[in-house]
Amino acid sequence: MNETDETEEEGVSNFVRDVVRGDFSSGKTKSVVTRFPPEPNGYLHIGHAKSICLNFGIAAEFGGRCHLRFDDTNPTNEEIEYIEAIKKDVTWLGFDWGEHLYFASDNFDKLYGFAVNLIEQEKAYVCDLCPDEMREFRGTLTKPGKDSPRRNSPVDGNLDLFARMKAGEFEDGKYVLRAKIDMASGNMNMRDPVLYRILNASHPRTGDAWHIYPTYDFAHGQSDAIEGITHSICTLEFTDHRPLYDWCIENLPVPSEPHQYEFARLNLTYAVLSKRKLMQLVSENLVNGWDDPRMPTISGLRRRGIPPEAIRDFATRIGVTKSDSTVEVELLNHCVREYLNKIAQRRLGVLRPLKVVIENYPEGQTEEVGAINNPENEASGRRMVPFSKVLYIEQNDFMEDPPKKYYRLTPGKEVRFRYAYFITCQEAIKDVAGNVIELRCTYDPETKGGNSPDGRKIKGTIHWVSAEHAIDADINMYEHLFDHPNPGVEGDLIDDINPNSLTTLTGCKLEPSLANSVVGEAVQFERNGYFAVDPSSTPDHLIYNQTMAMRDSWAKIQAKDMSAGK
RNA sequence: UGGGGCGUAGCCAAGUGGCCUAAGGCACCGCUUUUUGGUAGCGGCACUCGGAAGUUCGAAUCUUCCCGCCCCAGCCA
Repeated sequence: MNETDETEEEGVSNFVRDVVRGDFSSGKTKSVVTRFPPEPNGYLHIGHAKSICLNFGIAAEFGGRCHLRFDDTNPTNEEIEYIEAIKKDVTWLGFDWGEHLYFASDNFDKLYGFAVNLIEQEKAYVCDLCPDEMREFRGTLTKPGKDSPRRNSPVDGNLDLFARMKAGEFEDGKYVLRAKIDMASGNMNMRDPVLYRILNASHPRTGDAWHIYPTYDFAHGQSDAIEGITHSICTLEFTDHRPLYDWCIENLPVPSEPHQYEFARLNLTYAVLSKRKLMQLVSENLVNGWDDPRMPTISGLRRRGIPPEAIRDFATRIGVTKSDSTVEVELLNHCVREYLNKIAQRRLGVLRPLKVVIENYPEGQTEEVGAINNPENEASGRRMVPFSKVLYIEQNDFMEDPPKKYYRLTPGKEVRFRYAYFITCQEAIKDVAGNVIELRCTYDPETKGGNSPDGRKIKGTIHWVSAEHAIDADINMYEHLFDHPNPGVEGDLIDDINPNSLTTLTGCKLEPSLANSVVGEAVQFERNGYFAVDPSSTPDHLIYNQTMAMRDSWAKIQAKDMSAGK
């Protein structure tokens, strides 16, 4: 990241930054330590990216550090596959946890000791209420709960039972360790929350060593304390857990005193950002895996060709507050286009080919025309592109009966073939069904390079590819996965899936220089958008994903004319 | 109806009693430049800060009441 970027980011204020700055100036903090704590039960999505950028960003800005900690306290839905995927995603986003990779499971012994300590203080007890009874005893939002019959059982018995829970003497759910706090609290989390439960399950990291596992509430704050986290930043739904977080820290001999701060999670229009729903899309094969380019997962965005720089920029632009918000995808799109415009190499590629024959161009002749690689960056230079008698242009760059203000190819009209010549359409050849299948055109040899010596102005410039030299590719074109801005609000999520979210174009024609493209590298097909080679692509069978279309004001004009009654 | 959080333009979001007759970005609408109908540039887009009272010389910022939205009754995180 360069200096400009840093200043820009520092210019964006947010309340978490203010808190940290305040803690520094008051002397409360000497150094800042944050952490990104995913549970390895799924893939990371752009909402996680917001948290990652915040946590690593705060640490970097104040000269501290940020840990990557896996919150692996529930072995029933956690897998090594997810751990590896998450590490890859965080790294790809551009962040480095250095030596500080941790797992809540690293602390299982200490956590067990803390639990014993709490029992000894008579602040925790083993409870034998079954889930249904527990729910009943907990009371409701408006009615206080009732004490568990075992709430005041003696320390020795609790110690013994807890040890036997650990030893694996009981089946799942038989007993539970609860904190003794306040069954009448208005905050449900304080009504003697469960600290440990019996789970005779194999853990991805600790195997069969444990039969009891700490809950999030018991593991998180203590893990923070053990790691020396100063600012434990989480999302709003944990606000109600903060009193419990603080209660644990106050009542346990922990090595440090972390504090929890909450911010609003990200919501995006036309997308779904919950692991449960993303999991559903994957398991019901509604998409092609977690890294489907239509997915808002980090891996999906990566496969789509969206660069980490754009995601980071997006994260800083949306800000960090406590108010629930839904960001329009257009902002993400803007960040992607803005970045890609600066760095993407320009190429000529025809998505839906229409054959063009230049009648007065010599048979068998090929010439090279010079093309600019990136007008935003002089240093990226030029390349040569072959031009010949038979070419392909975009089907929608020709209209036999054009509307007003259409300045592409049309019978008798002259347009510029980018970097090549002025071309005039003489005739459109149709098949029996009346579809235009070929254009017969002529060129003006005086206009090589795309300018005429007589200075006549040409409004339309279109792109093309030489048929003889073109390479073929399949291109995946994407639309929003959902056609409703808030998928699932009006019923079943599945009903809001956009049936046109993926269209695969085959037989696309690309300029030959694209033959040796690298997976993931962003390219702009002029006038069409940004594209990236899919990981499944091979030299014999090129496959591109459309990352993002260009902004298209012509499409807008047309749409407006349409709705205006034509 | 218990507890907690939040309400500044279509969407994010600055702002923490006077330099606010309210930043910035996205979106949108014009115009200019342009061998990408892209980019870039220029201009427009909240007399008003959920509402109402009040405090004050002065309020989006303080007080009170009201309204609305979100979260919590997993041995998930």
